[in-house]
Amino acid sequence: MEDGTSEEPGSCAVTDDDPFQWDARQNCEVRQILDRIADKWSLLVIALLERRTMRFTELKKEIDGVSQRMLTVTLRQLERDGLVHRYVHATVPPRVDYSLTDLGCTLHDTIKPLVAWTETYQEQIISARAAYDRAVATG
Amino acid sequence: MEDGTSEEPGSCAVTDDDPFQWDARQNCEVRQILDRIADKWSLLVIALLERRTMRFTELKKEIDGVSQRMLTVTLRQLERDGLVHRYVHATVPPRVDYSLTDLGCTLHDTIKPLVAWTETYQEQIISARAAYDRAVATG
DNA sequence: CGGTATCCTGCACGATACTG
DNA sequence: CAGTATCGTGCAGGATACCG
Repeated sequence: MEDGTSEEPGSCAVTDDDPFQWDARQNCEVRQILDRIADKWSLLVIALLERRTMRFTELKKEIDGVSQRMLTVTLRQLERDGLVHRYVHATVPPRVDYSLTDLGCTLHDTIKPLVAWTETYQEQIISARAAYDRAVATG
Repeated sequence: MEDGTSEEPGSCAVTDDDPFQWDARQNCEVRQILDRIADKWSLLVIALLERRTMRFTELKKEIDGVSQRMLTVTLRQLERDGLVHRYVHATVPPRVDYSLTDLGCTLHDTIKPLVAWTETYQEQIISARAAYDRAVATG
């Protein structure tokens, strides 16, 4: 496995007088977890699994563009973090079902507003970009 | 500038009968925006600027670990997306102030619960990882 | 079917040097 | 001070091949 799994026990004690002290530290647990959430595929997997249990191949087909390798890696990370449950049926050919854990569900609920925000303001962002690009082009 | 600025007008029309149709598409605006949010430094910059206007050097000092280049790139992206405002004082030596736009503020408000979630469940995630690693080691 | 193991490549990013 | 421009490189991640 290539994944360095760099862990360094949380060097982030968070002096709690400031709720955003987290931002300045590296190897902060919060940052590690946000990185997972930030991951290109994780969100998609979580969103899909929130609806129903899915098999590996179903996920792969649904998340068009993901390589088999990256889907595997993503699912392993999510499983390791306790966000996704993996059930291997003892059949042949093998069948593996993935589903969200309770923790994964709470995360999904937390993410929903973020997706909603994005949908609400995407037009605004697009026009902001256009305006910026125009300004730059003009000089 | 190295940044490809790959734009492709939103090939994501989002058939709205399914709020999570967004997940399957690439070059979806939602995904592009999430990628920005997901960015390693963007969140930190937004969190810092939500508190007060800051100068370039202040940000650089505060976000320990960021290179000058990456801070510049990050700020430019955020400015282009209309999340951050950049004000250049006509003085010498130059002085540049960064602050959140209204849009940036709404984004920060939306992100807060996510950070809170992370802080709430980080212990649970850490122990989930430990359990997973133990299981793997055991075989 | 649901993975691993291996190789290879692009580009994200750091380091460094220069500038208005 | 607040950037740009240029070069070098590590590693994330795709492509491919093989396996229980």
